[in-house]
Amino acid sequence: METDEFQLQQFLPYLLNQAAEASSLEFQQIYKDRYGMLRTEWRVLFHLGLYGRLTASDIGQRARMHKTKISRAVHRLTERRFVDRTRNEDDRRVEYLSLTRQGQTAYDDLRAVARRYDAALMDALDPAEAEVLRRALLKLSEAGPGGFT
Amino acid sequence: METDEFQLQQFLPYLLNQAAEASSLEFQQIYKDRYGMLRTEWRVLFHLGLYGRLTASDIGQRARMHKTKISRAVHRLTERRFVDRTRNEDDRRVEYLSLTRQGQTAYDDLRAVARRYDAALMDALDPAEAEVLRRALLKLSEAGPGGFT
DNA sequence: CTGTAATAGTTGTATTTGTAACTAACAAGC
DNA sequence: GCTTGTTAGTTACAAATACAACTATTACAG
Repeated sequence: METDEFQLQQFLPYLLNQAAEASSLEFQQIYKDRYGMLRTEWRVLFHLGLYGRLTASDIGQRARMHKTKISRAVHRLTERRFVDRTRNEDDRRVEYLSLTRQGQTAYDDLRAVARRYDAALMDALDPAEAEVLRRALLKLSEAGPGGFT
Repeated sequence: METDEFQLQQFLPYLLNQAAEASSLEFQQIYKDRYGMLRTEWRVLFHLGLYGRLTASDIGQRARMHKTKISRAVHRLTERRFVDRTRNEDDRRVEYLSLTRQGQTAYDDLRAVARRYDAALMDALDPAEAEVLRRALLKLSEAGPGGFT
């Protein structure tokens, strides 16, 4: 039997995108409804919640997010008083970002939702499977296939 | 030891998005460079290549893509002579879509690239891991966690 | 038939994103 | 000091996306 046929459902980039989209949908709805946040803003919020004070570049590196995306996300988050910016007086190019009390509250709330959400997603998988999945996804996140472009 | 701390790299929607983005990047570059296609257009092309003649709605269902996205993708693909449209005379609302010779050639080329690309991605994983990964991703693609929103 | 609802697909407009160019501040060589 | 280069972050403009409203056609109830 020939398994030569190409299958879209077997093509990893496609599969990953489908799974990512499906699994993000309802969570996205929650942070949008509760706090009017976009995906980029949610990410910035979580990075600050998890790691404390960071600069925009720090977040860019950790989240692999372009600096313009971050700039705009931070702009909206400060506008809505979720984030504070303080300039570093030793190097006036950089700004430290941190959560306001309101930002912290939103983060605490959403982190709790995220935990439950993640658990619910994992329910579809058995534990061993889930473990392998995470490891594989981490590997794939690191870099592309190499040898391409 | 407490494992209560929330980890962004453990949160499935985040992880999936990171992996999806990283693993799509170079492939995206290829269909963009060679054929000037966007992601939506690539998807339509592949659906027609794989399943033959389909309507826009068919593609929408299979790819879980909104009809406006498809409408615009098809528009651009017909403009560039990758796709032909023929109206169904029995129900003049529907249009059948199929690949032109040029579309078929592009599909053949990109399918071959996709095979190699997928293989290269899989090289980062061992075979058992890869198998579990695909199964898990298929499950996750089906639906969200349920019980949310 | 005729009026109402449903379906296929398109178009308009507001948001969001990507890319490149920009400003401001620091660094380093001379 | 003064040029040249680099880094942090912002802004401008073009491209892409989402969402709602739209046209055209068919279905179906009475």
